[in-house]
Amino acid sequence: MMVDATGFSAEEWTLWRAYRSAHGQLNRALDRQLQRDSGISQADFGVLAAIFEARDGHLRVGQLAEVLAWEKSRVSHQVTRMESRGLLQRRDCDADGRGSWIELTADGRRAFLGALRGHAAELRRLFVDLLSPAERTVLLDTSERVLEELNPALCESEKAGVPAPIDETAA
Amino acid sequence: MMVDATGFSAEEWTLWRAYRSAHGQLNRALDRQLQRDSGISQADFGVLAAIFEARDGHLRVGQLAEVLAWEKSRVSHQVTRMESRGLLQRRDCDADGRGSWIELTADGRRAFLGALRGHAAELRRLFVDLLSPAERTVLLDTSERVLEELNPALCESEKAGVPAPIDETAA
DNA sequence: CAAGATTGACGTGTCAATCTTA
DNA sequence: TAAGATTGACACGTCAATCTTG
Repeated sequence: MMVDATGFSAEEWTLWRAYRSAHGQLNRALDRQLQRDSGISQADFGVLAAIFEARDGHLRVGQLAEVLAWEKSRVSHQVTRMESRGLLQRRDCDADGRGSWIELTADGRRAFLGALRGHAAELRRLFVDLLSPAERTVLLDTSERVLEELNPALCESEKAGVPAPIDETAA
Repeated sequence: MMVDATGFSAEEWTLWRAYRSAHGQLNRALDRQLQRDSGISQADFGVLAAIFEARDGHLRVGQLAEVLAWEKSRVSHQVTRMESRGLLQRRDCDADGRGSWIELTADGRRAFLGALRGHAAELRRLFVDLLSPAERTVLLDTSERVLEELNPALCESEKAGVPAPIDETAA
């Protein structure tokens, strides 16, 4: 096996390039599908889904950041953009004067439900359906291992509650 | 197995979320390391590496786009930014008056070689070393399958030439 | 002061339109 | 007209600084 000055073999570089490229192109394809069919991005979809699934119909910025594994400032910018498009609205938080609740507007709920089927189908076509059960297990295991290495504390706490599947009838 | 209105099981959503999250956080960690230690981004690194490995020391915008699997306009913006920082320079292309060659400056070459070891080490620590040989095979296979599904034509042609490992002594 | 959240500046990525040369 | 490439507008994401309330 050839080894260069970095200690990486050709196979290892190839693996990294393929992994990166696949994820990048998959994301682009999914964004195009969502934008074309529903006028929203994957970022929008993730936020809409998180709030849709929230028990009380609203989330704090910090909660959203935790659920999505985003920085708070990223959430704030995203919410501002979505609010300006009428998908969300901020509302004063009763218990804590520092924060606000983010909740869906009627348009936001419609956008999410309208996008759900098409997005899931595309995700199936371009990713899930291409994997065998054994491969899915490997992808899940390795993903969790990477996350664990990046942030040990966070992953421990996540083991507790796995989010329930989306129930469209809850609309 | 529970199935919701999208036809996805909880396991499938979890897989997708973990896969996305792992890749996203891994990218952020690698960007932070590169920025901190060498003042460049992963995008910069990819461009520098591609030109460094080029046989004649320069590439056309279109070639760069093909190697990196980027859109041409993305390459153009990136090259403009890197040129303004003194890492690259555009030069008139002899054979074709429409295009230009992109080549490294001395600073660009230095930046690439200076970043190489640290970046590879971080990539090893956060990704490659976490995977068993069998898992690496699965990740490579599935990545290539996804790419194939997204763009059948492109992948056929890529089977021909796998890039050689980086030889630092070529500096 | 700590924590929740927002803001501004800047780098990044996409799309559509445009410019120039083959 | 096609192809190679650039540009401008805009969405996205990060970091550091800031504002407000606990």
